[in-house]
Amino acid sequence: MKLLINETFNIQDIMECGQAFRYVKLDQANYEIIAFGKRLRVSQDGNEVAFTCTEVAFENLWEAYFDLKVDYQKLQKDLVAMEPRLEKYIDKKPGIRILKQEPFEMMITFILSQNKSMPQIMKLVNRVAENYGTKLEDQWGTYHVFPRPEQLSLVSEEAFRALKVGFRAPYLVDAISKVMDGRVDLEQIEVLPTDEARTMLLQVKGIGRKVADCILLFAYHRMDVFPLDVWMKRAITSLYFAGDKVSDQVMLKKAEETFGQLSGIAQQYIFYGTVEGME
DNA sequence: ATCCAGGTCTGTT
DNA sequence: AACAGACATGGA
Repeated sequence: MKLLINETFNIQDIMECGQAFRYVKLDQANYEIIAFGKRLRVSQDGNEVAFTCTEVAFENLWEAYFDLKVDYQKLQKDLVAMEPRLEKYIDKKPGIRILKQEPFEMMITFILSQNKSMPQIMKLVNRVAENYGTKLEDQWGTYHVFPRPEQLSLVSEEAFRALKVGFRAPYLVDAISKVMDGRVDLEQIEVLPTDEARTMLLQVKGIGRKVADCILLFAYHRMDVFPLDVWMKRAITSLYFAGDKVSDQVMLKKAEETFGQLSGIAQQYIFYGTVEGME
């Protein structure tokens, strides 16, 4: 199906701004995405975006996945009012949207992300999916969906190490076990206040504040979180503390004061506009 | 070869 | 509460 949309949708920027890991770039305006057990192709020609799915599937799934109910023009305007210096980042990449991705996949993905570069994260995530995810077939051939918790619960720490996840192997095992027995309830997190949801995620060995906030932002669409990675630390200290070193707590407080309920998307505009090699 | 990567854990001060 | 190393692996 096709859709007409404004400049707040750019498929290249949406996919490549650092939130998605299971996609294939076919060309600059044509992406293949695996999510929610399906494979979708999206091609964009200016304001016209074509999705290889039915209207029903679009309304049931992809509309929410691409966050199309949210008015990003208003959101951008509100952000600039909060912090005028954000305008240059927004103008650079106005087509970013925060995807609503699967919680379990985001949890595993961001555990794997620590101390890895973007291309390496993608390799690890795809390796996990190709080894343990259900194999399906569609018009373009076979593909692997991201494995469910039950599927990964059968994987040993040694088997994860064989996939070259390194020291993250025991972290994965701990996370999967806690999801399986409900100590981390991914459905309940959906309805918990952000701080309680974060506390639940932090029970997992290998999930710290930054990874927890990435899960909350990219799976649960919690716009009030601000994943504080090395890039954000540089940006915040530069913008607000004249480059001086301050504690994480102080940086997070400043981000919260400045961006409030729009912290998550603010973070993403800054991230994509700041990270080297992400043009 | 050495350093670093969308961090976190485990000690020490 | 703040700081240092360790941690696996691969790419520059």
